[in-house]
Amino acid sequence: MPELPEIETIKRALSACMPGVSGVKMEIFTPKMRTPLAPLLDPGLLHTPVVDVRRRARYLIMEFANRRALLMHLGMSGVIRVEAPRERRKHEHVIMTLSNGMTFRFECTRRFSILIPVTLPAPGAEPLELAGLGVEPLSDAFTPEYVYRALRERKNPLKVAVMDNAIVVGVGNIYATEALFQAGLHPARLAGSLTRKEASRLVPAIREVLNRAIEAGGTTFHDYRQIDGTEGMFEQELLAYGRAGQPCRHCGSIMVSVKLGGRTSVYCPKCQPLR
DNA sequence: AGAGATACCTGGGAGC
DNA sequence: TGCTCCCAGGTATCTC
Repeated sequence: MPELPEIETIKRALSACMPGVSGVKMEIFTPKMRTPLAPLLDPGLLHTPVVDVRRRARYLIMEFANRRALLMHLGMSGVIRVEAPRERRKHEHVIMTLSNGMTFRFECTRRFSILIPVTLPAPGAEPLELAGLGVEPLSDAFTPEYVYRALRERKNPLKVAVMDNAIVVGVGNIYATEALFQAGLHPARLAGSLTRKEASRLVPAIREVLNRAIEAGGTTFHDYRQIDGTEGMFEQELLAYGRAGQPCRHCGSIMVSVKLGGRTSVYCPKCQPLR
């Protein structure tokens, strides 16, 4: 699944090949993913060169010279490819033919992706659709003091708050589970009960888990559709996620599974006391 | 208003 | 073997 490190990798690849190129033909093959795809047929997206590709949270923004932009979220199975024209694959929903003869192809098996045209308030600006997103976890703004203040009034479970995009973006179920284990914090405890001292354990834990995932090659969890056969290395480093019923790698206690906010959480009852 | 639940979707795995 | 059922994931939207 594309996590924040993968999105960053895709952004860099698109930044290298898309600026200066324009679309000359847009084809859609599916009525909708998370949103209807018909708006992509807007002629304003064609015959205008791409000027920039950037990332915010897990969203990609591909900006055209006319202030229009493609706002993209890969959901959990989205794949972007820029390739020479070829036969369409089963789950390719959008294909944009480019002025340089290549094709921009958007594939998504589970159709959890978002792909919508937007108009930017100004060149280089963030789409209004993304207003309200929290801080980037790898930025300087993500500090223990920020987390402490953001969670202070929260009455939901700590793990649910950590996964809340209004607080910090890009921390999904896998990373939240791992970071809480690393910080020795119980996922179900009240978010508002987090102390400054605990926040100063949580913030570096989130950063470290994300950075380790990037170092491991950006692939966090093996996909059921291995294309090139290489498996991400990060899965081997998982200490909590997916390990319910197995012994804790720190103390040997049996790891426990609990459902929080509709998502499975795994924790060690000894290393992550509820307190 | 804030928090919890649910819908969206497909393929893989478990169980029969 | 083949069927059904459940689960995973992030986000928008609904309900309480």
